[in-house]
Amino acid sequence: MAQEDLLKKIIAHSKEYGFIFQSSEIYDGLSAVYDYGQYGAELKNNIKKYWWDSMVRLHENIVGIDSAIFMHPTVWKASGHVGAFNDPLIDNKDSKKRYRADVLIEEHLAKIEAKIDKEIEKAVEKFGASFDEPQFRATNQRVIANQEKIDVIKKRFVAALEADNLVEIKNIIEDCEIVCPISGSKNWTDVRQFNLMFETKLGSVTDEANIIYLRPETAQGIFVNYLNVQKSGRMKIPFGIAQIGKAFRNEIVARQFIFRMREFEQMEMQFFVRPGEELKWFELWKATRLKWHNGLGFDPKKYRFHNHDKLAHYANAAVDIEFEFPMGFKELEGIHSRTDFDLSQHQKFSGKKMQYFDPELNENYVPFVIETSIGLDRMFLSILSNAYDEETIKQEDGKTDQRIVLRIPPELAPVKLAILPLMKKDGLPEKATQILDELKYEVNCIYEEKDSIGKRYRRQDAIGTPYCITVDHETLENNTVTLRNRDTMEQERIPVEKVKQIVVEKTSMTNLLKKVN
RNA sequence: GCGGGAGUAGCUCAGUCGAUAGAGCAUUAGCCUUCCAAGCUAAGGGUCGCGGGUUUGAAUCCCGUCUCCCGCUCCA
Repeated sequence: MAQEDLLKKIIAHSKEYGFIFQSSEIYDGLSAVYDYGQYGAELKNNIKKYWWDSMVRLHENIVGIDSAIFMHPTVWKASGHVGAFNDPLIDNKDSKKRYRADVLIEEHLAKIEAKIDKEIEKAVEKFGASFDEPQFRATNQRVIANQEKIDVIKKRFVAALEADNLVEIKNIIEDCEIVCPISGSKNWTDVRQFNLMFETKLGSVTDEANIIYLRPETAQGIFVNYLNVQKSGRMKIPFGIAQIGKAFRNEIVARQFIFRMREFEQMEMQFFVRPGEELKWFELWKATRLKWHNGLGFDPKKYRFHNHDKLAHYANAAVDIEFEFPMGFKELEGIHSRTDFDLSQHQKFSGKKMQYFDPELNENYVPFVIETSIGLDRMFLSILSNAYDEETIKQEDGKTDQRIVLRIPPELAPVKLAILPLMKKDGLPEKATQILDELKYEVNCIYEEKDSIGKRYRRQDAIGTPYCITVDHETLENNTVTLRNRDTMEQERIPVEKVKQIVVEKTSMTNLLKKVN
């Protein structure tokens, strides 16, 4: 199957069978926002449980928190999000290229600067050892003229940035006659502000001073609670804090289904370690996280590491775990060695000591941090694209037949068991309901009596239900049912009393957790 | 934001030259058969994305607009 088609099919299938709906669909939808339906919500919860239990339950030194989405605005100044991600953007209408308006102006300034440098270079050659640069800068007419230009532009530019005056920024670009490097034209759009973070107002009275942000990452909720957790939990380094929660990014465009959404969910763990030991832990978490993915039993070739050559200013090592989505290998999880950047920043901005006293070393330090951060929605999509299968079946009479089956790992499947009376009469529905009433306390069950048995099996395949039991006349005689396996379509006859044991055993999260521990 | 494509029933789509809106599947009810979808009968379901214009008359022609898809752009 062509890969583009696969994504389309997954989107259609997700909608048809109640996994994912577009947000506000009856109002024409809301771009890049999606809702999880009845089976989607179940699957998502199971993924969360797999992650949470493997992190928090299986590691004595990792605890989980649930911090608020709203945080003090200074958090985002400290983290660098306020300064670094408010970019004024401008498009050239001819080349269709987009630029950061501030970068265009800075490059223009650099060009003038280069002219001055050239003058100085020439002068150095001319005057040799007796060259006096400050004096030359103060007297040379061309240098003075260019320096004046720079000063004037800089002054306007700084004032415009401070006042958030986008019109003035465009005026500067026009006045400087800055051209697009590709088209060479000055045919610019207006300057628009790109804000990564969603803003909202705290309090019922609208007031500029009360702007707060919807968090663009959950990590900061962990960092601001680092001291609370460390002290109240008497945590000793190395230790980790895990969290699952929503984050919000106002992307310019956000497409490819749930791969990039404006509102999304992250599963993050920040692991605090001794300075100098971070790279050892980085390697350990790389291996641990890949093992977690492979625990699901999908083709290992679908996962790969991608090393970051260009590191963010706060990181000294970074790697992505990429998954082969229908649209190619894309980031699924990031593992970053974040140094002591975040805690140090918060120490600086809050004035609170973020240091840890290490009794073994008998010294204080700001811990270094290894972060593992995985997109829950991306994880969901990776499971769907791994699981979606169109299978051609050869029937006994030689005809071929197609079935669509979601081969979701049984431990994560939204519904574990379907209970089906073979016929809607002769007391079979009553018997089936009886069984349902017992088993619904153990696993998520579905009861269905409509349509032929084959049709019902196929419907369960389509939502990935690993097991179906069918109640027939023999059940009434000897209390046995047929147990039908989703993947093999094979059936076996078993006593009703054994159903619980078999299904619980095959679908329990414990299976996965034991594999990855 | 730019370029291209699309929007008719829950889904997939047809709808001729402008004249009462169609099919298959799905849904609901009933009947029959009963262990791997597509048996029979009946029923329900449409502001033809939205708004305007031309016309006696618009799903169809014109203009605008919204949403989705693909590509570009952006992406810690």
